[in-house]
Amino acid sequence: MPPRRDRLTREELAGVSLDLAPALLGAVLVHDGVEGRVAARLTEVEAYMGGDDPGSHAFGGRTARTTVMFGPAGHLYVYFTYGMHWCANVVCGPAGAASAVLLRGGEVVAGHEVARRRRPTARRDVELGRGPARLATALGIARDENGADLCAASGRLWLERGDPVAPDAVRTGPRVGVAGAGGDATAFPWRFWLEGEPTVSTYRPGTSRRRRGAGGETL
DNA sequence: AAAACGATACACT
DNA sequence: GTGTATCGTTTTT
Repeated sequence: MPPRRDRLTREELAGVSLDLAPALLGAVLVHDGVEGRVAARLTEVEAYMGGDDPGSHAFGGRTARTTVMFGPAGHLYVYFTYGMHWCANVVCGPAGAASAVLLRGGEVVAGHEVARRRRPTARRDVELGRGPARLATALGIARDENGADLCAASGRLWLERGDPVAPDAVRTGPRVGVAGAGGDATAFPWRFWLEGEPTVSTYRPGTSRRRRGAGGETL
């Protein structure tokens, strides 16, 4: 019987800032759903540094959507994007800071069958949680989990301390897909991943989708 | 209109 | 096998 893993505490998460965002690497997010339990070891995360970060949803102040980000640490901020995907963040830092860490990739370490049912297009296990929306889907995270408290004594979502990661296995780079204001939102190396992990999403430069109807229109 | 993305189709190696 | 481009879909501002 493996030793019971303890959970990351709200105090710890409140202390997570830029320097400590990689502290979430190696941690294991667990979801107990009606379909069963799925657990994923985080291999890739990305920091969003509050209302002054032009790449953050919190930029420009609190809205209905970003209310959870402005609350205390240890809650899940779940957002919907591109008309079909849900992505999950862990709110970090002191209450009101509106900082959060986007969970971009993880290795499913328990509940493969359930995860595979939710992600039928995954051809191999590594595809179950490679990418933020894929990871959320594999874990059964969607609208209902927005605001979920990861540090509550009883809850169906929590964050377990993983095995320590070797410091020199942590890599950093620019954030993915963040257009930001003036493009400088990608200037900061606020993406963190574990070198050599196949569940780390492949880097894609920000929004290169061709603009439609920018100028003349029709045609 | 753009968006913190994923699936697919196609080209190429 | 890899890389690149296109499109789906709807919330949010």
